[in-house]
Amino acid sequence: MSGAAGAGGVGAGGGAAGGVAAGGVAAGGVGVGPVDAGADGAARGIRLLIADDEHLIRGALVALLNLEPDIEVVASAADGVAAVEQAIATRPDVCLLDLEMPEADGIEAATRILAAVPTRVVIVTRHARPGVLRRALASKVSGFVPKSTPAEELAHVIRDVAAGRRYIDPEIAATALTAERCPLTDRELDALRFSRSTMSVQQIAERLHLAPGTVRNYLSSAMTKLDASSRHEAAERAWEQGWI
Amino acid sequence: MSGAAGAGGVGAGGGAAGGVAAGGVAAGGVGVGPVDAGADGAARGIRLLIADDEHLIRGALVALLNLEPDIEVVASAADGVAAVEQAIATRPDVCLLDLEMPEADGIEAATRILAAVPTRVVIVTRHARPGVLRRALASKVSGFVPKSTPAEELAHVIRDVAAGRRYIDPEIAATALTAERCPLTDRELDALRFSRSTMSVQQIAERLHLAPGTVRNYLSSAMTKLDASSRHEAAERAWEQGWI
DNA sequence: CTAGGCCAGTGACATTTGTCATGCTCCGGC
DNA sequence: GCCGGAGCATGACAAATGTCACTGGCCTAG
Repeated sequence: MSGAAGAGGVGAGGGAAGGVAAGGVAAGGVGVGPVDAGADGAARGIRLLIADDEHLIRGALVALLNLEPDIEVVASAADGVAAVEQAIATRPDVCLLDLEMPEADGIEAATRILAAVPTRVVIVTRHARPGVLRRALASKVSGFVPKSTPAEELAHVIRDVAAGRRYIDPEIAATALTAERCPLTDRELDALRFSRSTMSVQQIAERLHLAPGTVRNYLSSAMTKLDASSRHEAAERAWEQGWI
Repeated sequence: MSGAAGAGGVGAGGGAAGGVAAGGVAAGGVGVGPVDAGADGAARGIRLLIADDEHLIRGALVALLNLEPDIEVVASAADGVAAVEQAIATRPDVCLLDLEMPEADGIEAATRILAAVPTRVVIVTRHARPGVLRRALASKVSGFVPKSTPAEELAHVIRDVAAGRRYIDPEIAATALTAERCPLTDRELDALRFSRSTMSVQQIAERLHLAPGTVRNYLSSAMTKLDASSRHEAAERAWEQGWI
C-alpha cells in the first residue's frame, strides 16, 4: 500500500546521486581501532564508526565513506564486542553496524551501544529479513539498509540519520508490513532453532530437557503452520522470515 | 609466501574446456556499465574490472581501489554474464570477480572471460572452500583471496597478478593441500546436490531417473564416507569442501 | 579373459521422523 | 465456578529414512 513504509522522510531517493566528491582524506592505514582524527578543522563533519567482520568489506566501506567531505570515519571494528568498546571510546555521531558479526550481532551491539553512548545506529545486512527489521526497530535503531543499496545512497542515509531522521529501506519495510507476525509459540521456536543445524530430535530433546516425542510435536505443529514438509524446511522458512 | 600454492597437478583435468564462445548478447537490464575513464594522464595504470552482486560492496571496492594511484577501475558488473560482456567491451588488465554471483558464478565467468580476452582474473569469495580453489585454478585463474583479506592487501594482489605473478591466499592453499580429494562417486555427488535443498528421496529419485532405493544407497554410502549421520549433514559437509 | 570398480536395482530390516489423540495446566470471560 | 482456548507435554502409530546383503551389467586395467 501507499508508503506507510515511508517512515516519514524516507530518502525518497531524489535523483542526484552525484559522483563521489573527490578530495578529502585519502586515509592510508585501515587497521582496526581508532582512526587518527588528524587535524580536526572540519566544522560539522559526521563522526562515524564502522563495524563489519569481513576485513575487505570493512576497509572498502571506510574508503568509500571517507571520500565524502562531511563524513569522517573515526573507528572500525571486526565484531560486535569490539564495536561496543570502540563506540564508548570514540563516541561517534553515527554507527554503521553489519548485522552478521561474531561475538555479538548487529542488533545486540546496537542495544549495548545505545545504552552507553548518545549516538545513532544504522544496520546493514545481506539478507534483509522482516522479523529482523522489527527487532532492530525495537532496539531504537535509526536506519536499516540491505547490502544491495547503491553505494552512493549510503552517504545520504548516514546524513539523514545524523540529522535525527530515520531511514528504512522501502522494500524491506513493505515486506515487513505485509508479512504477518510470527504464528509460532516459544517452544516451537526453540525447537526450530536447533533444527537449523544438523541435530537429531534426540539431541534437541536433551538440550531442551524434553521428551523426544514432545520435540517432534512442536516441530510437527511448526511444520503445519509454516506449510513445510520437513523440519529443515520449516526451520529454513522461519529463518528467512527472521523469526529465529 | 605469495607464490607457493604450487598445487601440484592442478592442470590435471586437461579436459577440453568447452568452446564457450560468448554467444548473443543477453538482456541488457543490469544498470551497471562501463565507467567513464575520464582524461587519463597516467602512463602505466592497471585497468581493472570489478564484479560483485552486492551493490554496496561493489561501490565500496571501486572507491577503495580507485584510491590507488596506479589502479583505474574501468568497468563494474553485478552478475557473471554482465561481467563477461564488460570484459569483452573494455578489455581490462585484471578482473576482480566475486565467486557468489547470479547468472554465472565467478568461476564460470572467469572461464568465459579468459577464453575471449587476454586478461587475468582474481576471484574473491566469502566462504573459501578448498574444492573451489581447485576448480578456480583449473580455470586458469591467477588469484584467489577470501573476503577476510585485509583491504590494503588487495591492491598488492592486483599488482602482483597484473605483473603476471599468481597469488593464492596461503591459508586456503594450505587447507586445500592437506584436505584429501573428494572420495565420492559422481552419482553420490548428484544425489547430494539435491539433498541440500529440502527434497524427499522420492523426488530426488524422480529427478535422477533412478529407483528410490538406489538413491538411498548412494546417500547412505556418501554419509559413510563423510562420517555424517543424515543426508543433510553429508550434503552440508560436501558443500563446505567445495565438492558440490 | 578376468578381477575389480562403479553403477543400478531389489528386498529385508532397524531407526528416525512426522501425525494424531490425549491429558495437563494456566489463563480470561461470563 | 465453569467453560473454552492456548500452550505444554506425552505416548502410540504410520511413514520416511538409513543400513545391509546381494544380484547383475558395463567398462578398464592387468
